[in-house]
Amino acid sequence: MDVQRLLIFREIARARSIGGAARSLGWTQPAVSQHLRHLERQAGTPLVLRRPRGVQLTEAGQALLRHADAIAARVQAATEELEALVQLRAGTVRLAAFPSAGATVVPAAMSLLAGRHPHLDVRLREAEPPQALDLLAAGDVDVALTFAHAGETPAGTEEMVRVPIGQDPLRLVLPRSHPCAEPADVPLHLGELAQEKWAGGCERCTAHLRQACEAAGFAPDIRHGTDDYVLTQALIARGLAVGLLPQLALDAARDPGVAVRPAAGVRPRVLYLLHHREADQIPAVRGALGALTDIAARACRAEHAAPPG
Amino acid sequence: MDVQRLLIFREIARARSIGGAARSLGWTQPAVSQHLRHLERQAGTPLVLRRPRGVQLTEAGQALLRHADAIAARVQAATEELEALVQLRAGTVRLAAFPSAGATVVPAAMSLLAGRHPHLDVRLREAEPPQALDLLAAGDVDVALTFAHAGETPAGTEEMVRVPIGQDPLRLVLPRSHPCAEPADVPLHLGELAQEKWAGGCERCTAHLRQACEAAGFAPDIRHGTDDYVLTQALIARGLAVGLLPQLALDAARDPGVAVRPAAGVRPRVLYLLHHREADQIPAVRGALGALTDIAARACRAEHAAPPG
DNA sequence: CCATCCCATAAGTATGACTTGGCGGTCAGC
DNA sequence: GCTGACCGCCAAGTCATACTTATGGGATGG
Repeated sequence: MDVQRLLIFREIARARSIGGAARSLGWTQPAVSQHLRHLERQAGTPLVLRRPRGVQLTEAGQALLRHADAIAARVQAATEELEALVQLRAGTVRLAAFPSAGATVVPAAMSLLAGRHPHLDVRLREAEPPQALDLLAAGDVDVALTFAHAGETPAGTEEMVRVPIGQDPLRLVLPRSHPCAEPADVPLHLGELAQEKWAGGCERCTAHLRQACEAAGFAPDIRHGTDDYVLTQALIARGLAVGLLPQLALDAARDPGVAVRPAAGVRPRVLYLLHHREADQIPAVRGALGALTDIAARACRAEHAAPPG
Repeated sequence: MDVQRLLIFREIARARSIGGAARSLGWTQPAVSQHLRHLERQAGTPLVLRRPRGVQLTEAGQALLRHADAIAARVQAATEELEALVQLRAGTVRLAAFPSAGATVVPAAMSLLAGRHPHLDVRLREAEPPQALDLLAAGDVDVALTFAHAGETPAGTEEMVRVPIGQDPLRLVLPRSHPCAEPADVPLHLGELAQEKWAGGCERCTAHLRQACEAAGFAPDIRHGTDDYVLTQALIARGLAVGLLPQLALDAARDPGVAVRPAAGVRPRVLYLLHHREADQIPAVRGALGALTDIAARACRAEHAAPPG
């Protein structure tokens, strides 16, 4: 059964005449007449009686009209629902972010997004980059915020789009009482901490630390390993270690007992947004990507503005 | 929104791939691909993500699928309902019949029809031919069983089809004790009852009676007028009048106190089925017409068989 | 690394959808 | 009783569009 014709039939029933329906539809009378004929042939029974002043529905026509009305209502509902999704008056976007971003950039972006589109349902899931990638591949999230240390080949299949949105410099974190704790603005070479005990971060961060130290000519004595940046700072504050932490982790939570200095010669890690190649055409995803890049750009400007200020 | 494409999209969702949907539909892959493209363009958002192993529905796609499922269900229901109407497993047919037929031919036809199509809803409304015509014109009944006396121009607009289905001879009805009551099989001339008091039937029947008597050379003394053939016979049985009644009225109810003789020179009235020109294409109507003509034919055969028997 | 399985694109064809033009029938009003 | 208005059907022509064929690119898996 041709559903399009059903809606034409509905117009015939409304106008109570074939010519009237044609006028409503902006067609000529024979066009509508032919549609009706096809419909009746398929139905196997007349749907209307042709009478001098127009048409009158038969029992079958009345039955069909009820269904046509229901179908038209559904089509209308579908149109409205899609419209809402396109205009971001509805919809969901699911984000995955690594912990330190989840505590800083992402909430800011979500807040911005909520202001722009109050009815958008934004959901955050914390995940380290490898797991975030899995979530993305499985379709469990729409956008993943990940990072890659300098020198690492950024993960992600060819299926995905990788959008760099900013850099996150790494800082050397020491106990306040440490001889190298000052001056805070002057970069410190890793090598000066060659004899210290170290605290590493997540697996990839620890690997990166090892690699950076190697480049500086020593093998670090890594005693602790945790991706909890609060715990890491607590260890450092008590003089149990030193560490190399990303600025974002320090922004998220700063232990008053630690001192921070730029790490000379250590290139910042790069933040990436990952999504399916076509996903940025989805309104909700596009909105989320926009908010995230806006927040990242804002942070970037602040960073650039900071040194002069 | 093109509804047909919605059902194609439904197939894509079911197959979880465009090519798979194409195979299900017996088409080539680009055909389905193009439909999806059009649908997405109209929707203003991607409905699926193209992934290496097939496609994955976006939020908008999932929403649309729900509506598409509902629409498909409605289409299915409509198809089934029409099918039932065509096969006479459902449906209604509304009849109008004049009283004496309503008590004889029509019940027989309805019984026959009920045997053939037990689920058909047949409704009878009693109406004299003029009113039956109005009902038919107003669309309140589908078939009208009417009659025309010989010489009358059968009523009905050009819009209608008139199907003669049989004749109903008129009989002279007398009190049993009347000198002319015998012999029952021999036709009696109206003129022999010129001096009697008469009982007329309905308006048109009374007019016909007057006309028939005029043709026989006298003006009848019509004392009573009722379309109730039971009442008329009661009057006659008590010797209060004589009458000219159609055979059908006598078949419907025969007062034991009356005698009946063929009326010489009075041509029978003709029974007609009336319906809209296209109405006989409607299965329920076609069924009813069939049953009515079958019964009429059967009655006709019985009549022809009677004289020899 | 090649074979396979997805899908997209481009161009060609053919079905069928809508228009034009013409006709018959019914009804209302002069 | 005839004429004009309305409503519908039919036939033929044109054009849109819905498919096909052919081709190519990206991802996956032996």
